Amino acid sequence: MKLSRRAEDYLRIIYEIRKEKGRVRIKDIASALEVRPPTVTEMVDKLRRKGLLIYEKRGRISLTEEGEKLARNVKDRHMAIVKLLEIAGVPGEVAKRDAHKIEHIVSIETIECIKNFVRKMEV
Amino acid sequence: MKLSRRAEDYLRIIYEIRKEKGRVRIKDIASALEVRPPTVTEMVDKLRRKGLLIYEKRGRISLTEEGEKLARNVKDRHMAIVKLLEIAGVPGEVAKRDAHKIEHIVSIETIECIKNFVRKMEV
DNA sequence: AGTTTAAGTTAGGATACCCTAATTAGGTAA
DNA sequence: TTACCTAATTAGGGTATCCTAACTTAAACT
Repeated sequence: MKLSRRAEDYLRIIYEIRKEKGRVRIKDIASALEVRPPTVTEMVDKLRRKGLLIYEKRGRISLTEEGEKLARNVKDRHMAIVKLLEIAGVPGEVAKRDAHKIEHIVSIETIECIKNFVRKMEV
Repeated sequence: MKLSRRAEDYLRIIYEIRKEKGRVRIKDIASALEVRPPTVTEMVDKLRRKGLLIYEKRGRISLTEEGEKLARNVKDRHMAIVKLLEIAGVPGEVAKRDAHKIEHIVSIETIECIKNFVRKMEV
């Protein structure tokens, strides 16, 4: 499933809010991504139609198995990138911020290399 | 001057074509960026209005001083990222490809750190 | 010069994301 | 229960980037 960067952001944020707060609300997603609620409603509906989450109007939002898998994958990429940037001397906060942007665009190949590299450096 | 990622791509490509071929044509930009000529015409006009390049319909394209400065800056970021990825074991071609995507989105702060890191590793 | 071809432009649309303003639904408090 | 408040939705737009089809211009060939 090929998703837009933005769709990935929404999935990841939903996944994170779910872990933190249990219940995921439209307005939480909106504030986390710094967009307005109608924008979220729209994207949530799009993700729902793709079968990545379950949602009924004004109800609860939960990721489907596939949605969660994708969200985890985004997070996984994120962690690898943060570590690489930290190894390069980028301060933690900055690394996290930039990693959120990079995580959507790097190839699987690159991510795998980075993961290996990070693993080696950690030992 | 705050440019979109895409605008930066166009600037960089124009700069590169100029170095390689001397003359920059709409269709060269189009094929380099994998878009259609009308799309290029449109963006070139936008960059012209911003004072980043000089162009008259069906004439030659050349970057202004400011446009070239920006293009160089993009390239500079690019090189630093390629090197970092290569240090992480990413094969050259893949590194280049991904760097083109990353170069637009990382912060100046991160780029500076990466440059330092790369410099250290090279010695 | 006259014709053909390639390059570039114009016109008209599509899509992805985002917004504000106004409306509706759901839950809470009096 | 009624009134109210907040969350969410709908309606109607906007911008950036891209496209195809049709037209124009300029260059190249005969």
